[in-house]
Amino acid sequence: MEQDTKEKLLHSAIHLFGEYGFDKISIRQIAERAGTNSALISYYFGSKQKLYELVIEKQVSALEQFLTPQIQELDPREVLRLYAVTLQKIHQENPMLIRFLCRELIAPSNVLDTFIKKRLQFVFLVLKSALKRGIQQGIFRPDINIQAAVILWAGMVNFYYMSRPIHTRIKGTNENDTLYMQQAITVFLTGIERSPHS
Amino acid sequence: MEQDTKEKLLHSAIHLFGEYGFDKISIRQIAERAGTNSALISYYFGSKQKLYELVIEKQVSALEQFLTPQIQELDPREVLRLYAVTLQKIHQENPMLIRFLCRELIAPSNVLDTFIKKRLQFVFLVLKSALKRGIQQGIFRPDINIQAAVILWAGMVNFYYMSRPIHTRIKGTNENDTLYMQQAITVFLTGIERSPHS
DNA sequence: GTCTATATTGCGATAGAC
DNA sequence: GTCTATCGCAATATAGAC
Repeated sequence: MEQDTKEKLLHSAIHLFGEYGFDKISIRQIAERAGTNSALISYYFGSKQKLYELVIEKQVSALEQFLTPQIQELDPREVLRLYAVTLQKIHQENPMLIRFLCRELIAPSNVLDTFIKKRLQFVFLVLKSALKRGIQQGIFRPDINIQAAVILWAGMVNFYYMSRPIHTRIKGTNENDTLYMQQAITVFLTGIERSPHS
Repeated sequence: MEQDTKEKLLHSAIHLFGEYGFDKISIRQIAERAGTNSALISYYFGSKQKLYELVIEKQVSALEQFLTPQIQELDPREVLRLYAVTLQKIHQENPMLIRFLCRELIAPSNVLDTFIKKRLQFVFLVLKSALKRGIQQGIFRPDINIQAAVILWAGMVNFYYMSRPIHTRIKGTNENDTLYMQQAITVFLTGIERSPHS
């Protein structure tokens, strides 16, 4: 029951920071949920701020699952599909992640500038290069704007998870997620593919 | 210079709450930016919380521009197009709105439950009914899930504005916005339309 | 490693002068 | 209508006992 306390504090922080944000949560609340006291947050993590930065880092690093080694060589359609299904899996395993991402998106903190940006930018680049290849190979329409299309795709995939807290939180999860992601893939691919008759 | 002070406080609050959120901003900061002192916030608005609620109400009410009287009778494609171009105009006129919406989306406050939800729900319903009519009229593919398609469309349109703070804030505005919205309309409509060959 | 107690700071709200 | 001064509270961080 020694190192275990640190882990409990971390998980309590993920839950509470995720649900309510950094400012609404006190170190006492985090400690209470972890079944200990607030002094241990300074002891283990240095400060409330440092704990938050660690939480962000842990959460956002989950996004790297998408960046498999061979991703740059896959069929462009497969890259887009992979983005959707991987994010479905990531958000399922890390239900608080979308909230952290959303907060950092609208009010980038210093934490973001240091390392989140790099991670997001790389994901962004991989999607861009997939679209570029798709156009070159004649799979996608040549008149689409690549930059805009990437944001379009990211929006389709991520907005669903953003809007979930506003829906009833009781609703069953996986089936809806899968249906939504499948439809996103169908609609987006149909929308950007070079149509067979032209 | 009397009623003017109240207005200055309100605009200061919109800017600061929008940029940094409710908790990160003190009434002293709002007063300072308005060139007055914090006691006037209680005097004019009752409390910091009440001021925030007023700001939210003012900001979110801008969304009603979309709900023109004849919207339910327009061509379904036109309704979707109108949603995109109206939101472009709204976000241009209210650059902080997307931040308030985003925060309320991931952490719905009591303010939201009272009246935001109703407004958002109505917009949601209008889009749903447009898609339903589109399918009935044979314009859209019959196999799309309406609920999912609405979120898809809202995501495409709104995510762009959400991701703007992370891009350089210097970038020129209007041209990119228009290009993005046009492409969103093209891709989504192509994606959900019943293709001429089947 | 974990606790209690506390020093210190900054907040929102208000009383009261003008 | 606007200001200064201040009360009361809750927060983080830390000192020190065990």
